[in-house]
Amino acid sequence: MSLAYVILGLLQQENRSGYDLKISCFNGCINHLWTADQAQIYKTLDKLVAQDLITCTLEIQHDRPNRKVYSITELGKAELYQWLQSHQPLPVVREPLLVQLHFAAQLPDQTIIALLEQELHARSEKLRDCQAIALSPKDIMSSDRQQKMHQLLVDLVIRKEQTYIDWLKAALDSYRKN
Amino acid sequence: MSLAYVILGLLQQENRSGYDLKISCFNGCINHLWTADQAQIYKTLDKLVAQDLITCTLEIQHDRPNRKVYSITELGKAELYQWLQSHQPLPVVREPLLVQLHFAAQLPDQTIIALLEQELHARSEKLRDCQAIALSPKDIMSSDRQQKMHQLLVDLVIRKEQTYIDWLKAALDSYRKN
DNA sequence: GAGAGCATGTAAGAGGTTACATGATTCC
DNA sequence: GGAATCATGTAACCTCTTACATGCTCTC
Repeated sequence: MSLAYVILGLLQQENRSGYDLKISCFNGCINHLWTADQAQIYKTLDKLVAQDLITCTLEIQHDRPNRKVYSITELGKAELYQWLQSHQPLPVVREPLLVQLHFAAQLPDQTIIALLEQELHARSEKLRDCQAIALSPKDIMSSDRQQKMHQLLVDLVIRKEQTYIDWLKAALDSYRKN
Repeated sequence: MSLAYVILGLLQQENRSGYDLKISCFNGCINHLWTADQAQIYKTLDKLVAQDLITCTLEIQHDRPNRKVYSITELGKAELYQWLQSHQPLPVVREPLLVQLHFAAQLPDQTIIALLEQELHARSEKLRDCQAIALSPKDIMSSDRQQKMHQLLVDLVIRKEQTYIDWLKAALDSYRKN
């Protein structure tokens, strides 16, 4: 379960509450690497506490609801560093569009073209989002190494979208010629 | 749930049992589009019967276990064709490697290089598998349209792997230079 | 007064994986 | 005798999503 390691990684940077994780991490940059919703974050935090990988401190607040602030333990750090160096199996990718195209092969060209066009539109939007991230101002707090890695990761995501878009355009061309 | 539609698509080609689906479909070409294990196939078949999208006929065999052969209903076909034309949201991709790299940024170069090399190895193997499929003999039974689509889909998968590999090599270069 | 922000959580369900169970036949 | 093939299924579990519930404060 990689989400557990994402959370360990985030807590190793800084102590945080479940709410912090959701709002300041999983709504930001990390969300492009690993999406997680609130329900699952809270559940995973409980699990990590049970495994002694993190600890929880209740922070009493008077004008706001109390917070449960989590910090990583030595055991948690060891677990994290070990995972960071272990080779993970290639993720399984399931793309509804490819299934649709496979079975739509015998349907009229117009159907196939419509599917491809819709996908092209969605992917183009996503590419614009990624390019916006690439150009967004850099976090002054982060190290050179961190910034270099960030650039590298954004570059991959952009390359992937660009490849998909190129393919969609080529596919559209070949169906429009008929 | 796209698996239901994959099964509808396969049953629309030909009547099949759960076992047929697992062995002759989800171990073959379809597996590259949508993996599914046996337990889930049986569960989904039950669900589709309950929804009147497919029907089941028991085929008595004497030297072998009986088979439950499923066929698609008119309702099922209607449901399938509608789905085939509907735009599906972009799938969420979660890549452990990218999370690892993100948090490994402050670790020694050697760690990062090792991760990239392992991934490069795995991706290169996958690319070879895909290229083998592209070159494998064509199914004489399938139509020209079907073959064209097949080529297009294989082409996408190859392009995606190639993009990933190019990126891995560039990333490796930039870390090895230090 | 309405809505947004802060902060926690539960419940229910969809989708997917792993492992186990059964029992006949065929092949080495 | 042991393994593979045929053919069905169940049980337990993991991951993730959606929706709901609570209750206080601050701003418009």
